[in-house]
Amino acid sequence: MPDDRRHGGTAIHTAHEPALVAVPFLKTSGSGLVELLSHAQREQLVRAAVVREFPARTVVYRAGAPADSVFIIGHGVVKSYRDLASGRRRIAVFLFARDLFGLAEAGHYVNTVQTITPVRAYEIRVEALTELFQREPDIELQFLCKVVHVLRDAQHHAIMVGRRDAMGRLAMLLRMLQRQSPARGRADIPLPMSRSDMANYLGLSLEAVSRASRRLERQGIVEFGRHEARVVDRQRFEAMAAAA
Amino acid sequence: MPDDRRHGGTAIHTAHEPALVAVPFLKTSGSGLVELLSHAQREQLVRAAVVREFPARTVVYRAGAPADSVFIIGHGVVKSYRDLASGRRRIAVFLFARDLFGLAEAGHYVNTVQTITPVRAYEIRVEALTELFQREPDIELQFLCKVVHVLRDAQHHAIMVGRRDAMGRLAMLLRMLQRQSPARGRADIPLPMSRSDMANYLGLSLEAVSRASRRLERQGIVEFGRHEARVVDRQRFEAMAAAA
DNA sequence: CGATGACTTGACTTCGCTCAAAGACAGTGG
DNA sequence: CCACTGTCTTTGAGCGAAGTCAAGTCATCG
Repeated sequence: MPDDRRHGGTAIHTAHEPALVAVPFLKTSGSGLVELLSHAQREQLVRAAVVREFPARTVVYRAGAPADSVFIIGHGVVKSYRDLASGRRRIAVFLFARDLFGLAEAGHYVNTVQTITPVRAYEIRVEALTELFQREPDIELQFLCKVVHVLRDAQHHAIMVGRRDAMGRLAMLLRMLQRQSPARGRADIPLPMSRSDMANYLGLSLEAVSRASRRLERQGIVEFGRHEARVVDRQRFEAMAAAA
Repeated sequence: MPDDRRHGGTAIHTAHEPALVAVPFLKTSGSGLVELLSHAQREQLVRAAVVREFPARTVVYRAGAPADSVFIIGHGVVKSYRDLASGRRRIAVFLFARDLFGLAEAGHYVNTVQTITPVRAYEIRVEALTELFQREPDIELQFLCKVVHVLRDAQHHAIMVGRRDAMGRLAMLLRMLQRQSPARGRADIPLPMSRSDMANYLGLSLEAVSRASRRLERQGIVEFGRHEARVVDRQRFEAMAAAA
């Protein structure tokens, strides 16, 4: 149970950090992701938050536990998953810096959340958050915007999992990882999670993921290292991901 | 393009109607779905809304169209879907009375929405809604609550589509339809949509849905009519749906 | 350097998809 | 009132892709 409260040393981070990104609801000048919170809004959130640092592979909370807080990721990667009756594990979503998690159902978390890399997160108690929403409808609107964004991602996930071809599903995952990667546009894609995590996210077996990677490689579309991938033929890569 | 603005005659409806349901995220006394809006809040929404009536099979809006409004369903059933490059259609969600749709991305709708039955819907322009949110953070909170609920449903959908067995997926759909059906708990489940819609929702072929129905029937678990299903052996039905 | 865990590869099975055709149903017009 | 027609649904045969089981390889860390 790590419980490092930080202060002082994190002042530099907090200036930029309890941030949220999404493609907003309304028409925007830029086409893509947008920083949702103003400096002042981040300040207000910081005041309501506790900064926590988790080592890799730490369970932040388990499905079914009482849900007291929501979290915003400062940096790092986590997975949110459910273990099913069959013994299978389905990863609902991978979460990165400026993502939100901990949305509950009737006072209990629905998924288990576990870190993949070391993570810094801002924990905000729900009472504090709802009270803040009362005072600041603008902040509430940004959260709404973020949740709508996450909803679209979840629908996208359902489409991905619905595909029948393993290579296409894998390509869609890679594209998604590329989009949120810090250095967007570069051909290099970091793969912080294991093949097994990828399989659980894609609804494939571990072996199918492995075979699909090798096939993408043999066809000269993507090269794989253990913890990164590199798009070689962008044309065919996009075609593969889009074929749905 | 139906555009019946109603008034007077709909006074009886509007007293109960622009409603929203969800499982809220805070702890609740009752375990299940909750009516989110107070009478006063519904009144405020009505004032911002236009009542529209659509015949069955009407397209409400198409994916990619400029998103000016969100809609709350008064009664009826709609499907929200995307047509993929491959020619396949993936239904993201079926929506019923007291559901919300029209959440956009960067000013454009992401899915096409089409009625299955005749539908009465409350159309609210986004500017009016955001302005209302400014004045009434409580209403905004209820919308947030609803969207979080829809997000959970989408994650559930991804789990369902990820299953490999057609019978199990079908059972999960039936259970979902049963839960939101007006007469909950009854063994009878209305199936307003076609088999083809069910297939598009489940990520199966039409034929697979048909075969799965017949198998559930032969095993004495569910009986099917064209537009309703009836759970015969609830024990095994739940087992089938839960096996994931 | 040996051990543990992560990843790859191969052989076989299973389940859903495709193509094809026939059967049931509802609305239409004679 | 009933035959007709288009749509929706069921059923069958063959195929392909992913799952499972089982080894085998590679890397990392003590």
